[in-house]
Amino acid sequence: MTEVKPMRADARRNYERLLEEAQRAFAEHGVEASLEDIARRAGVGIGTLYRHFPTREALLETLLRARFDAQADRARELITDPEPLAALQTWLAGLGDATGTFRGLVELTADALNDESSRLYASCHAMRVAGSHLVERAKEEGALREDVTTDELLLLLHAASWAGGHLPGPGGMHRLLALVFEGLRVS
Amino acid sequence: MTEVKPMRADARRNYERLLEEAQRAFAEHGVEASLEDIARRAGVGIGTLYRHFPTREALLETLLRARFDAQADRARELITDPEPLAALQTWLAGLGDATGTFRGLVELTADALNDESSRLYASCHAMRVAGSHLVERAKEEGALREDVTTDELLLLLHAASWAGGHLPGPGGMHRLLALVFEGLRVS
DNA sequence: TTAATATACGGAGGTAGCCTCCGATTGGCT
DNA sequence: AGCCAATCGGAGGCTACCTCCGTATATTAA
Repeated sequence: MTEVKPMRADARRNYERLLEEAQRAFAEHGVEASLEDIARRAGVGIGTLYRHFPTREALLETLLRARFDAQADRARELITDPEPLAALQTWLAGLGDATGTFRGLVELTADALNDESSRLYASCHAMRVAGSHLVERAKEEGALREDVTTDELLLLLHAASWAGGHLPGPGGMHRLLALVFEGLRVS
Repeated sequence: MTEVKPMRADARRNYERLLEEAQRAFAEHGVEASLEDIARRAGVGIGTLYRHFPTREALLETLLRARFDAQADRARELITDPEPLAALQTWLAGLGDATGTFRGLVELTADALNDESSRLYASCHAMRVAGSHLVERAKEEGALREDVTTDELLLLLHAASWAGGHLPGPGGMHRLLALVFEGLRVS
């Protein structure tokens, strides 16, 4: 079924060099980093880059999949936390940190969450499911409004992360996320 | 002091044609719309566009200034509203609707709010001040947390607007803004 | 009306990035 | 060693950005 021919040695070498340089470039210039530049630095022709990664999204998805899986694991750990609402907040904060690593990443993932045809959508599906269990538990414990959905919370998190990226100092996302969880009103 | 020589007739004509087409193009393609396309549709050379508006931001700023002023007026009206917190929320919602008119606009204005050297920063300063009076009043009435700043609220609003733009249907921004104001917890 | 001149126009041209296509190259197998 | 499928590389066509400067024209003065 899942027959995967091993890559030719030169192909595998180039594939890995490309991923290394892509990581560097995205971290430095954001998700809009020049693909030609990545190929150049990897010592590879632009055609080779496009053969391995037909789209920019494909390249990003390869870099990000491991992180999504890690977030899914994290959610599974937190499901036993004694404080369901705090656990949810902690998990969202971790996710927010992850989406803040490349400039522009948060836009990309927010879109991916609503586009089933996206490669990223599939690749973060497990994480989503694990997260929704955290949400359900918080509701069952009566700690979270019943009418809020997992998708809304994920989007709120993305919004906080986005906003944090448009604030001068660091920690903006955490502050905003806390505000949303604590509420704006005087209690 | 403020001597402004009247524009030559052809210059004024082109200036106005450019603004019309820019409005069309930004509404249709978002703030990244092609400037060459705008010039083409205005029946004007690209050099003419750049002479009147040295940067994309200058063009946008000219289109947006009137809106900022309108939002400032709106804030001054709402300052007498009997419900200070609701008035604040209403005002923010109106602002959110305005930033949703062009794709990409919300990123631009959010950045402008933190960059004093930006033309947009200056052009929305009056609006900002008027808004901060709404915030102060809500705090004085004991309806809003003391430790939230106007800038944070503006950023939260921008975040809600941003997120609304990444949701399939309409009305996303209002729903998210309401969530933030009502709080996530069960009360 | 015409001439003079400041003002404004237009688009060629250099840069850069996207993506495709196909002739040249090379790894791996016999 | 020799073959061939797998892989490579980059030229080339496209679009967009922005600058520069020779050309055209609105305005003013004679």
